[in-house]
Amino acid sequence: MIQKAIQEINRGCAEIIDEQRIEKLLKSYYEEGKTYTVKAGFDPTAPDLHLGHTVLLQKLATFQKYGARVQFLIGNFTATIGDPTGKSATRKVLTDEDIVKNITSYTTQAFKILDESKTDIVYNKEWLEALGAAGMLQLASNLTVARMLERDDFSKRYASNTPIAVSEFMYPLLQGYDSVHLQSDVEIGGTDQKFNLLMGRQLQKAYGLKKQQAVLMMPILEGLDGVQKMSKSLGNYIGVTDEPNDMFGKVLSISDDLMWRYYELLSTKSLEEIADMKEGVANGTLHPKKVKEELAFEITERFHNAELAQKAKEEFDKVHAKSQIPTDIDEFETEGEVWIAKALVDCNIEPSTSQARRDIKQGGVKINQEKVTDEKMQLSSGEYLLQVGKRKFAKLKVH
RNA sequence: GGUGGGAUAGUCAAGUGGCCAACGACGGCAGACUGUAAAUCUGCUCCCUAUGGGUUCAGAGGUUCGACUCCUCUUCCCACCA
Repeated sequence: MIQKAIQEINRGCAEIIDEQRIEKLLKSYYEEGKTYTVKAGFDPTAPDLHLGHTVLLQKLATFQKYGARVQFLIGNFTATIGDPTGKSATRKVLTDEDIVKNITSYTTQAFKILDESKTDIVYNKEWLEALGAAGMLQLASNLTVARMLERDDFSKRYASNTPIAVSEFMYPLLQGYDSVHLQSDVEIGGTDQKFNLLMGRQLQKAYGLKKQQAVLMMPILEGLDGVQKMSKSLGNYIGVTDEPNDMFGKVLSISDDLMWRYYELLSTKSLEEIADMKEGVANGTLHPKKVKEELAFEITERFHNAELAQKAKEEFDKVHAKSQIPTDIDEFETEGEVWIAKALVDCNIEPSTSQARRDIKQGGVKINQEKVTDEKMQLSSGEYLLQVGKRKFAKLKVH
């Protein structure tokens, strides 16, 4: 049992520091029923979760399955500083109201994965504010500048003359102090968090805790392009709140190679099952599309439900495999004769009449399934099915 | 506080008086192809009922027949020195 737990916990991990500690925690859980704590920090500035975030959440859920209580830490204090990994972006100061709103949306999304009854939501403002200037100085004395500069981000930025705010130096310290206050047994985070996570260990020792937290790092999930990390700003993400059809389609759009990566990090299928599928694809008995569809289904089901996932699958087949028309199409109405380009803009399927003309010239626009060739075409009264490319549809009623 | 450098389309980045709606790259869109919204190839990529017109190169003025390019001021960013 412990072996299986360790295997599942190890799955997809980039690095584990002090794995023995984790083994001991598991052992005392199975033998004495003792629970332990796993901490993970979240930034209240970004309430829109995407699958990249859920990698971490799923690992937390795995821990919960094996006896952990999750310390879901909201970094409402640290958010005001800005994590150094967040590059140079200056942070907007969030009002308390914003934060509350963000957190609510954050947690409702997170609880699709986490077991709420085994989760404690904690706010670091609570103890960090109480720390005061004296406490802050004491905290800072635990670290030398040379040590701080060892951190990859800092050394790179320092070498390339990119500015580093002194307050940014405080970030790892504060995050580490969170682990002291919470007496965390394990902390998990992304690989980019390594320095901060290790700081927790160092500080726990400095503040006299008997045991230091084990650290578990998850890799950064690649986005749909398979190269860059999944992020909203790069637009290569699958959002947790994406519509079922989008979600399903986006998963299917990833490359066959990337699919295995997603399986490892996002699927709840067992490692054996995945290995079997991999073999099936390799020796040609299993079609890769089939495997990808299964993944798409699993993910869509997780954030919506089985019924909607099934619908999304059918819809996808209909629209893409058989290039038929989707079921739900936005409908618009207008008075009098309209110019085709204008109509496309009005129906929100083209951004400007200039773009519309270009697409018509290239044969990318269809009305009632027929290619439009005349860019000056006028639509007189009647009902039309407008289409741009393969994916954008609209119904227009002209009176 | 001193000195120097910089700000160009979604992003990066060329352009140093007319040839500029502005090279190129990435991204995005469309077409072909495909099991796919992948890969690859091709075209397009400020706006406007358009072989033409309008508005752009941080902002405001100025020089000039003509400015992204020169001058002045303003704002913001960066580096070096203190």
